[in-house]
Amino acid sequence: MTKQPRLADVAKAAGVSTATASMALNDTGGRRIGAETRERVRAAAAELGYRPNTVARGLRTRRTQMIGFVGDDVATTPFAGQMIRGAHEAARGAGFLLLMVDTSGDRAETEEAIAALQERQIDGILLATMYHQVIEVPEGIGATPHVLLDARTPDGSASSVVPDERGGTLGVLAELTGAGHTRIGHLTTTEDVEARAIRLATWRERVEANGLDPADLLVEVEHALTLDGYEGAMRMLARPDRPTAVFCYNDRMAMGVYRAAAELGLGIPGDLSVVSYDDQELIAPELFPGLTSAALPHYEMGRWAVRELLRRLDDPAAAPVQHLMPCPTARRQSVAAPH
Amino acid sequence: MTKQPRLADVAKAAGVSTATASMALNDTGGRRIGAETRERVRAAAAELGYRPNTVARGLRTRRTQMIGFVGDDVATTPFAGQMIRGAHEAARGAGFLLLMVDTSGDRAETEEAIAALQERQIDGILLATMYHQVIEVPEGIGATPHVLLDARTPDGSASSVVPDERGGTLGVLAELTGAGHTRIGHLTTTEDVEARAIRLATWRERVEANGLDPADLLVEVEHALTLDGYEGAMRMLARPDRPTAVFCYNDRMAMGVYRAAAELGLGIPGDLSVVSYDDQELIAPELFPGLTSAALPHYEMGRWAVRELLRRLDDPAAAPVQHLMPCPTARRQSVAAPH
DNA sequence: GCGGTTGAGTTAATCGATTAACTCACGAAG
DNA sequence: CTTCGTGAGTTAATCGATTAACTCAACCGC
Repeated sequence: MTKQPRLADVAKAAGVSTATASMALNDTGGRRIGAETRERVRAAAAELGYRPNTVARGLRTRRTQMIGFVGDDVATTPFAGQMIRGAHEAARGAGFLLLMVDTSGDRAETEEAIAALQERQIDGILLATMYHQVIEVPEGIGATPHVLLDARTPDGSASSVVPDERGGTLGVLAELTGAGHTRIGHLTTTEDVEARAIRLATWRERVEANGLDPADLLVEVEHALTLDGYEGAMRMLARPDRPTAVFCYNDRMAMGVYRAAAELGLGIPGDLSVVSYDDQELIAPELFPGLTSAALPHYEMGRWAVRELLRRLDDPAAAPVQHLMPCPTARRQSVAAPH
Repeated sequence: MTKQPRLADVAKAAGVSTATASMALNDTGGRRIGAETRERVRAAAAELGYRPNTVARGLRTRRTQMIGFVGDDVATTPFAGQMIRGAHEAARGAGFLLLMVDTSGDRAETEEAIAALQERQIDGILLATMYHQVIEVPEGIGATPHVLLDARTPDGSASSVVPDERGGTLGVLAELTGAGHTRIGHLTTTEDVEARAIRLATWRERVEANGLDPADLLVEVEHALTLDGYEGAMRMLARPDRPTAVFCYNDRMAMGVYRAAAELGLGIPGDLSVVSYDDQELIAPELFPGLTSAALPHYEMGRWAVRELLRRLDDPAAAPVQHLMPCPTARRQSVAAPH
């Protein structure tokens, strides 16, 4: 087991110059390499188990085949995984690898992360947030090609992909109206995030279209957590004119609704239909009965973002694109006709 | 906005050679650089906003300050995040970045991943599995320093860190015995994984120490999922001589136990105490009442693995270390005295 | 006054690829 | 018979750092 073979070793073994070896292996230099020579070089490389040193190559070509993935709190959210997996698969398919930096969302830390990535000459950067947000692109990014993931800029100056919250909301609401519900309540949070605003607005629009007053059907709680969801649901369901169905801001809140319904002796979906958003792996399918929920397409967004980034690497002048990724409805057993 | 400044630009601005500039900035070369010169170089670098090109540096020093993180199914498991975060933080603190590859556990794919990382001259590799396993180190790793994360080799030939399953099990069992329970059931799976074997053996030992027959108190189901857990729990709890407490292989199965208890009209913890393993963020604290569970120390294992890897980078001849990471008990409300 | 040491740099080689510019032989065109 | 183009390579510069080896002056002790 000696040292890793270098290109020079391959060239020597094949009896050619390193220039020829390089061109033969990379299929560059047009028609300058004879077919027989090319084969000889290839054979020598295979024989020696040659693997190019991409650091040396990167120095010359200014391309490292690495993409920086900057995420705020990559780790602590259960969504991150699918986003990373989607990005990773698309990248790997094109010969790229992901250099990850987790930042806890802090501005200075994000700038530092970008600088650290740029030092390593990454070819482009994915800026991911773990919840659909509107953000400003950090200054330090300079001319580095970048794409926003689960976030967008206020002015559409950068390519970005976010979930189609409106479409997803319409999808789960259609499950309810399709089953015959009109008195559809909404349980949401007061947190100021993009996702919450769109889901709320879309629900309101739907309820008004049914000729009902949203104010009678809306409950807002502080946090989008199980406990808050439980308390909110108790408030909403205790009233005699309670809605026949509830659309929850997210699955965790829906979990609270399930508990409240159980305590109030309301069967799901018999006495109350429930739909929600996020389709979290550990919640929606595990609840009983299974929760119908609009799925956040994290995997698909990750793939799209890398594809778009690769496109921008090929053509840095390409116009930025804002993409809305559909949120398909995961249909389960939490919806039935009202009685 | 011109090009990134190079070391040569800094040197010129400070009126010195690149050699001097390099030494001044890196504090290398011993006492050869005068204090005043050093300051002049530093000032010039700051002025120009100089950032070293780590690709060029890496070519020369054969160090890239990058660590490869190879994980099987990094994405699809909710644990991955904390492991990555722990590794990331330790790495970042030492000036390293993580180059991630997800492999779906396939052998050939893992070898390919390692090769792809080696091409990029990573300084070392973390081999992570998402469930505590015993694995063979892939051949291709050659002389690349490496540490196993949540996995270990059969022969202890590589450094590794895994959770102390025995300790964790003793911890949650102590919660039960401390509350006065002796008839403690165990609900587990038939899957052949390291974690399952240790948890089962430790429980068995404890039960036998109480003079009871484990066979009467054990229920095994096919998968470690909520539904299987529910069915297993129904079997265990339907019997008149049912245990007063149950230790579940993991949180998902415990979720099934909660449902079964509810259906059978058994209150937790009044009629039945429940403890479990994993302390999953979206389950254990969200169940009602909160589930007492032994926490898998993914964050700490990630940190430890990077630290150990850095140690091996400094001293490649260092003896491999096998580390057991404690699993602290997350105490919640699912345990009470039997009646 | 001479060899030796020290301090403060500089010069140039080096890491391992890619690629622009050059060479050289051969056949075809004019 | 020159000239030109073309196929098939080679030579050498280059990417941006690090670092071994060298220089050169000042000082020191004897």
